[in-house]
Amino acid sequence: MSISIAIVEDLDEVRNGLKSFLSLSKGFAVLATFKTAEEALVDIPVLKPDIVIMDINLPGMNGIECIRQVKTKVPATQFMMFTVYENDEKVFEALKAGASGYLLKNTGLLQLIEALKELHSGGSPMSANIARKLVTVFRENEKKAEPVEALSARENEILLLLSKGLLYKEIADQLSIATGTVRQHIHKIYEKLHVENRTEAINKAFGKN
Amino acid sequence: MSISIAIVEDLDEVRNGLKSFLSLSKGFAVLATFKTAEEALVDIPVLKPDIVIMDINLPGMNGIECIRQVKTKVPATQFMMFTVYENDEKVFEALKAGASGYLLKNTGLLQLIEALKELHSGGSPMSANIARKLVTVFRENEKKAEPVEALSARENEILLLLSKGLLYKEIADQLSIATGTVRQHIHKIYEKLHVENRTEAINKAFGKN
DNA sequence: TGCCCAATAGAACAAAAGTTAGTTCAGCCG
DNA sequence: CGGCTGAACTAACTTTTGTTCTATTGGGCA
Repeated sequence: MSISIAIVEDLDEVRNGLKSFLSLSKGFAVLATFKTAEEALVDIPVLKPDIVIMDINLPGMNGIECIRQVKTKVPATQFMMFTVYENDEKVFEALKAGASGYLLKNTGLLQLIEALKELHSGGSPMSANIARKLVTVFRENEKKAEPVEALSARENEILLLLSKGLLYKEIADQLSIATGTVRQHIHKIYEKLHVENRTEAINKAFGKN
Repeated sequence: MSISIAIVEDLDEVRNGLKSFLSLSKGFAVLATFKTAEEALVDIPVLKPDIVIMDINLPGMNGIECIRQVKTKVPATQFMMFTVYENDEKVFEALKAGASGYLLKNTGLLQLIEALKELHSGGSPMSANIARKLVTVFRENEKKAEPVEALSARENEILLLLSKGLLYKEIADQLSIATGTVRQHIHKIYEKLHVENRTEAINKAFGKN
């Protein structure tokens, strides 16, 4: 059973080249090729290919928007970005829209073949430069769950409970201290973080915005 | 100028195999190999290799902890995980600790060579299955910045201001409406989200836990 | 046209959050 | 040792939040 492919790419040369190459490759069948997102939008939901190879820069609607709209109709189809765009915004938008693989156009055809197989078996093949961007944002997001330096252990403990939306009374019960004590701790937390209420403290400590 | 490598791997067969292969490969120089994290901890800060190939499962200290400790001393050195572990926790811990590449041990040696070159030039080569995990958590984190379906436009607007820690009065001023109206909107927001206070609403709407 | 809903407003009240003040205790420093 | 500091604790008091009601306006829809 071969992997069925659709290609969305406006440049004749690239589109035809890909089609020829994949058609000759064992295990692949090119179901259709499209010059524009609008055409793809109509046919892909009917064809339901295993994989769509998608360019970003297209006349009219771009490839990312195309994925966003088509993905809901064919959730099983995997989207492989194949583009020259390497800037953060485009990359992240594409992944958010539903692309699972992301190769730059300088990728060799043999590597493309490998990547398509990996994509089809549930992986997310991507160029190393693209993966690095993901790693970077991942580290950014993660470091926001660590205890805050300036606060004492007790204060961090209370801040954590506070961030879950517990009442002073509930925090007090959980720690077996008086609610007055909780108040005091929280007051000191606000002081140290230079904020004036619960929400600001949580934003400051756990990073959002 | 060839890429200098250190290898940390307890299995003799794998360690020696890697060393032999890389030594023969053009453009690579193996500076040292280690059987344990403890040994690596001492020598890597001195050797400052371009790349460390790191196993996770080691006797004594594991490879992730080793990276965490060494990374601060040699920030320029890149760490390539090379392991059989594929479970989310290990993968994410490793990346957080400072690994930039992550290959599974079923990766071919030629692909390893390619990956090391990519790592050295600033990329994050990783097995497709590993990259998929990253894409998945990325999507999770991203979807938390979108307006909440069930709420009206006005309610979302107010929820956003609320999440910044503004007082009712400040929200009212900013929107040029009465504070009573703000109360009313917020009350309806809580109702729709099935929560009872500001913090719970924010957590529910913007995702954290 | 009549009905429903979102947005607006106000007011009274209860509950929770935030402020201020003060105690105890443990560790540090000269 | 005595004095100082910071963490943990408590309570009285003020401000903000959240609840409950009631009411008006304008838009969309059957």
